[in-house]
This record gives sequence, C-alpha cells and structure tokens, in this order.
Amino acid sequence: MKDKRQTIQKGLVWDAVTNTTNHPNAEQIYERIVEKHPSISRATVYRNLNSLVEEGKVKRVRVLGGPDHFDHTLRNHYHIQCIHCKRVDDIELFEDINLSEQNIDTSGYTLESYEIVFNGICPECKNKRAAQ
Amino acid sequence: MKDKRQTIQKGLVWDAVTNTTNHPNAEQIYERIVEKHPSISRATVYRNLNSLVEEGKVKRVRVLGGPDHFDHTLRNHYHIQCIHCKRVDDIELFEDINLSEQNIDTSGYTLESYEIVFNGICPECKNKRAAQ
DNA sequence: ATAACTATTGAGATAAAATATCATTTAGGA
DNA sequence: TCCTAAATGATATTTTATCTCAATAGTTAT
Repeated sequence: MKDKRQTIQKGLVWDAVTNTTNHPNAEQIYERIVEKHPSISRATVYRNLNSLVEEGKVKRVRVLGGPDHFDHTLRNHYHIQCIHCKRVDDIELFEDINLSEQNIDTSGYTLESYEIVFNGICPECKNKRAAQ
Repeated sequence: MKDKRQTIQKGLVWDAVTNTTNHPNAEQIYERIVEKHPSISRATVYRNLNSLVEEGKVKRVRVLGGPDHFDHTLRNHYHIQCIHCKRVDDIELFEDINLSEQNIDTSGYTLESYEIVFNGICPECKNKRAAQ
C-alpha cells in the first residue's frame, strides 16, 4: 500500500520549478534539466509536473493559446503573459474582485471557478522595442 | 488590387456560426457543414474562421485547455464553459469589473488586455447527474 | 461571354503540446 | 539482498491548428 516513490527525476523537476523567479513551461523545464541530465525524458517531466500539481506543491498556470506554465508560489494571485516573448509573471490586484453567483447571470450554470489571464508587454520587450 | 473573394465555403462557415444559439468550436462547425457539403475541408473551415475573426464579424472565444470556440455576438460579454460537456455559453456581469493599471501591480508590464473564463456545470449536465 | 489572373480550396503533411503504451529500470519494503 | 510494483525512457498517438501545393474558381478586363 506504499505508493509515490521519490525519484531523482522528480527532484530535478521540483528544483527546476523552484529555482527560478519566473514561471517556466514544461519544455523550458525539460531543457534546463536535460543540460545536466541528458537521459531524462520529456514524458517524465510532464508526468512529474502533473504529480506535483496533484500533490498541491506546484500550481499550473494556464494561458490562452499556449502551453501551460508552472509556479511554485502557492499564495493566491493572478498572472500576466507578455504578448511578445510569452513569459509569465505574477500580478497583484490591490483589491480582490468578487465574482460570485450574486453578481453574475450564469444562465443556469452552477459557477465553479473562474480564471483571469492578463496580457501585456514585459519590461524587457518594452526596452527592446524602444531601442529600435 | 482586389482582394478577399466571397466564396461558397466562407458563406457556409458564416451560416454555421450564426445559425446556432451556442458557441461551436471549429470541429463542430466542420461537422455541421460537412453533412450537406461533404467535400469541404477542415483547413477551409479554420481559414475562414480566422478570416471572419480578422474582419471583426465573429469573435474567437478562447478557453483554458481546449479548442477555441466562436461567437457571432459582438456585444462585450464573458463566457462560461461546462467542465463536463465543454459547451460554452454567454455570461453577464451585473456590474462590470474594472481591472485597469490603477488597481493592479503589473510588475513593470504595460497592461494590454485581460480575459476571464468562467467554469461551471451547465443545466443539462446538472440534470444528467441528478438523474443517476 | 471569354480569357486571364490569382485568391481560395481540398488533401494531406506538419507542428506544437500533451498523453498513452510498453519494455526496462529502480525505489523501497520484506 | 531480493521482490514487486511504481517510475522511467523511448516512441507512438492524440488533439488542435497551420502549412504546402497543385487544382479550382471568383473577379476584373477584354
């Protein structure tokens, strides 16, 4: 009845998500790990990311029209994606919004959740474009 | 210098998006058209949907982790997706929210837009599950 | 109405993101 | 150390969408 083994690969995935200030996607995590551990498989990275999300240790940041990103910050917050370089960063609302069934006409649906994705231009891309 | 030809296929795609109360995705639009016009190609459906969106005649409704849906209602509003059957419907906020750079710490980003996707259980799926 | 030009189409290949399959490896308890 | 099943690596498959390119068909000029 003992499940969930601790593997080297799972540790590597965890490290790759944790030791970064931004929010990498699965491919970026794979690329970072494969540098020092060339035998790791992409499938293993995806599998371990899913496990970590299931275990609540990592958050999946879904964006519109692109691959999922991953975040080890568990505090509730939102994300913004750069429309140019696609990087994802945290975003804070000064006062949290309240979107509950009281202020929405859900046309018969039972509301379960909502996700907000912000889009913008990151500082680096602003500089690049200003430099041109 | 004459571009943009009106084709039968484009008309069929337009009809399929318009003559429906819900918000079909590209595959559903293809399936509807192919019944009566078996020679239409999936690529043509995708291409014409993109054209219609570019021309501002149809709105692309992006959802998290699934195919895009399409909406011929141009009025500004939000959408909710059923977590079970994946259908998409309109949703109204009683008072519109205001997410501008004034009430967000954008960590250096220039805010361009945001999208909200609601998730819930549609009336049909609620009934199905109640009946069991 | 006909010809000519080229945008659009249909069919299939390709791409991107993620999951599934399966033989092999390995973590961890006995 | 041995055993067993969980996890891995390699690859195939799935899903959503775009790309390629020869053939077709709108549109304009004649």
